[in-house]
Amino acid sequence: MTTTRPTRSDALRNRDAILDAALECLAVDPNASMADIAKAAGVGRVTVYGHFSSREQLLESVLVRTIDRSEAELAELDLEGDPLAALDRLVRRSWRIVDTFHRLLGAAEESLSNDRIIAHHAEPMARVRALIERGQREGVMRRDLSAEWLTSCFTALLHAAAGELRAGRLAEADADQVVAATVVSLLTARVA
Amino acid sequence: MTTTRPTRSDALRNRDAILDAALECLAVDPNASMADIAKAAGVGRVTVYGHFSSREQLLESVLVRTIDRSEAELAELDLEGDPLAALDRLVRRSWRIVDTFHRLLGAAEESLSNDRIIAHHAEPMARVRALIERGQREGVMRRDLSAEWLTSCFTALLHAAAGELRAGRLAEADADQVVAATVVSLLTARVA
DNA sequence: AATAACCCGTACACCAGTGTTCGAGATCGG
DNA sequence: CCGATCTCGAACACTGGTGTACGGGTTATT
Repeated sequence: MTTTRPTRSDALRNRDAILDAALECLAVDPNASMADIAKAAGVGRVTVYGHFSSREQLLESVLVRTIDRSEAELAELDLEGDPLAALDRLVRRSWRIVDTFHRLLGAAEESLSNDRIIAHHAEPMARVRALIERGQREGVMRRDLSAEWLTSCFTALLHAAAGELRAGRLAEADADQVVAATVVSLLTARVA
Repeated sequence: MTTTRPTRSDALRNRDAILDAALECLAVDPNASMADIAKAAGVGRVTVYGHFSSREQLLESVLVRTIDRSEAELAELDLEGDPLAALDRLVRRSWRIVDTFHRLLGAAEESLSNDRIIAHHAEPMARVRALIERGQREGVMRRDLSAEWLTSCFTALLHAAAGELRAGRLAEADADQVVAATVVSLLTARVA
């Protein structure tokens, strides 16, 4: 009884399938039920509760996994050097994941006690804002609007792009280029 | 029995109070319950059902009233002449109401059978898009991005402004100026 | 002042989602 | 192949929201 068997492989596979399904379902409909998620994962509803004790904990697990992935994705990103080039890299690399994370957060909204999640929501935004402030100081980004507001515009445009992509009004191939061009041009615009 | 009394005045007042409360509640929380709305209106829950046979119909009534108000607000607006000046006028006049309407729509989402609502959702967007296309033709607005995408950016920025205002990160006094400047500069930006 | 219209609270039936329990059966791992 | 682990469906209690019914009390209108 001192030694315990390792978790069975099919259980691990199911756990992953549930997380995948949850991510997909919640991105479409923030109120997707446990039954919906279970069905999408090809698993019985009870099995879901076998892996996650509650809806809230499932949400949290999905969020944590998404955070981990996004950190891995962004870790290697270099934000030094020319602020505009850095912004371009940042946008292209992060706009999709930022949007899915945002949608997940919207789904969680009324629960959310995990500090790590809250922290890792604010942190990337702070990074963007710092980059914008640097761009302003170095004179390559506009100063007539506050860095705070410009940061908000930044995210708004990312989400708009993701929405247009989902709606099929923006072609997959163009998306990166379009969103980057839009954001950069907004931040460098000179008032007439 | 042929002549019927006119609706009592207090009933009309209550009906209005309910619509006001619904608008306010749903703007904050799209899932606000009938009980929440009734309480906010200072009225019993049953009274609400006396005026609106179902939640869905209440939603619809709120939407219709909002549409009427926004039409009245925008009717006198002149979109002719210099496209940039017209855009500036349009933004300043409409961004608040566009946002509340959008939030109401989000609350309704799963119901919505009324054609008039759907129509009056698409129509203002079409007007914006037409204005942008004219601006592009006349050479005062950028052509490197599609009018469709720029329209989407337009709305995204309006909603961002409304959100920042709600969050207290944007001062009431600055808001009009900021959102107009942002939108206009994005649409007139020249690619480097 | 009379009366119809309205408000209110309580109570109820109903539905959908959550989370739990149970036992039978499938499946992985040693 | 044996056993522990996992899955599954059905059933259940519980919660919160919706919509309805009723009866006593209030208020506007005539």
